[in-house]
Amino acid sequence: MASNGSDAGEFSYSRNGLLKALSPETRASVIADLELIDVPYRQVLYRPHDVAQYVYFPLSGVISIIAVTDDSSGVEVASVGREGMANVNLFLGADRAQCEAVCQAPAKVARMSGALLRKHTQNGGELSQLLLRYTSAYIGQLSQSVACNRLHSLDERCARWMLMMQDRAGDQFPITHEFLSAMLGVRRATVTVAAGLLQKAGLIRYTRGKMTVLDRAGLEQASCECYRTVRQMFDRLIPAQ
Amino acid sequence: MASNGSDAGEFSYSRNGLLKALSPETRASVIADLELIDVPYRQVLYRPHDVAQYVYFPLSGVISIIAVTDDSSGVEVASVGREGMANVNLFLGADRAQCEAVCQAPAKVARMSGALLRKHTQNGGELSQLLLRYTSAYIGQLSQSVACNRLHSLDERCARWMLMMQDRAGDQFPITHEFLSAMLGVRRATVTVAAGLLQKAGLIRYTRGKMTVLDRAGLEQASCECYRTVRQMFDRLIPAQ
DNA sequence: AGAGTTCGGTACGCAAGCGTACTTTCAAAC
DNA sequence: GTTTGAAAGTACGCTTGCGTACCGAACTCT
Repeated sequence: MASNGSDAGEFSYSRNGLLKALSPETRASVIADLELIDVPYRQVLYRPHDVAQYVYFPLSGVISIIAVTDDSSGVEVASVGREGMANVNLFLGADRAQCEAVCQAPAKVARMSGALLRKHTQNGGELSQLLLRYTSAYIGQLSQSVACNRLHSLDERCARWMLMMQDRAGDQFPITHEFLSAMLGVRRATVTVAAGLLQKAGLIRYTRGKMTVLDRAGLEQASCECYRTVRQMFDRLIPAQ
Repeated sequence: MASNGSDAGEFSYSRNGLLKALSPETRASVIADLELIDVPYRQVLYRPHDVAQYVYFPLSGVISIIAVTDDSSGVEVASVGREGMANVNLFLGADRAQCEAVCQAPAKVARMSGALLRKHTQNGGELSQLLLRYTSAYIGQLSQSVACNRLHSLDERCARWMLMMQDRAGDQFPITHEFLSAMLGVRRATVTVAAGLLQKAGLIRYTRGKMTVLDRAGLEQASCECYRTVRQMFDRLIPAQ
């Protein structure tokens, strides 16, 4: 609706849904302590057991949060885009990262150190309230993923993944079958079959790591309920952007 | 180690790890606003979309947190015992429950209403810090479960489940194959096979809904890494009880 | 004591996805 | 222009778990 050309000068931190939801005063104070960085495709922001240093507010692009198991396979447990923040655990007072965070689509990200974040959130306050609510939504996303990974077919989960990426990265984004298989926790060859079906159905198109979403409505049909469920929960908890 | 006979008079709220971790002053103030209830096996504390009313600190017993899908099947996403608190989302400011909470082993539970909880946690403070750290551990548990449900065999997950129950409910607890299958997100008949193997191996014994753990070390062998991983994370985040 | 219900064991054909491996196709590097 | 490597397609036998179904044993209620 309304254009936000007005804040183009200060680099539009408000493209991040959380920063946007703040009152102008709080936002200004928070923005003053943010640092803007470019994160290229596949860059790792942090790994399990790393000392937690920053929280990350994406202005564009996508960060995947991945649980890594002993045998070094892993599964995406959540993804974070403009709507959210990565490294929730730092906000919650943990000193170490539990998961791995990887850039899934080239991103502009505003980051804040733990020390500065504490300055803004100790004694409660607006930012604190907001991040607590985001944490609640993040927990919802995780809970849904537990059920999804157990109950839903790869075809459905694959469609869901495409929708989540499209929401955050647009109609086109980089992803190879190999990488996607690591996100979904299945073999590369299994992804090839599932993605092949979606392509045959005309819902997506891909070549050599370039994915294009063609038919969003079709994907929503093909996806499990989890996409809608999580989406609605976010819309309720982090209101109107 | 130390007996806590000293507070037997006030009903030993300190059996809950979170309450115990508080300073004596804060604890006294918190306890004053707690209400003690008995929760029988299989009682539902709350369902998805219910208005969130209470947080629950178990003094004994186990509460299972279950994600329910549209087709009304569900999967346990986490469990809460003496070490924790159920309904984290209320603390985080959400007004509705996302998951279902069911009593898995008869429990004594101290509950606190959302309004009173806010009184104790607004403007930060000791309880707030502690619950934030617990939230972090809870998120770790969820993340691990996402990976576990995707990557590990039923046999491993079944052993893990027994260990988690034993930690919280002791060597003996009620559980039918039917109910267990709902927790693990598989068929009842599949559970019968997996549990049968564990019994044949002498690790557990069961009849008609009464489960007994016989060989803890053996179960740890049979379980996936997830048990140990989650356990260690809790011990680090909610220190020494 | 008898009837009904719950719990657990078992079976059989089927589908999804795994492990492994071979092949083709395309793009970038030299 | 050729070489090299990455991406994607395909195949085959195998394992896990599903859907459905039937059965006996044990407990409960009357």
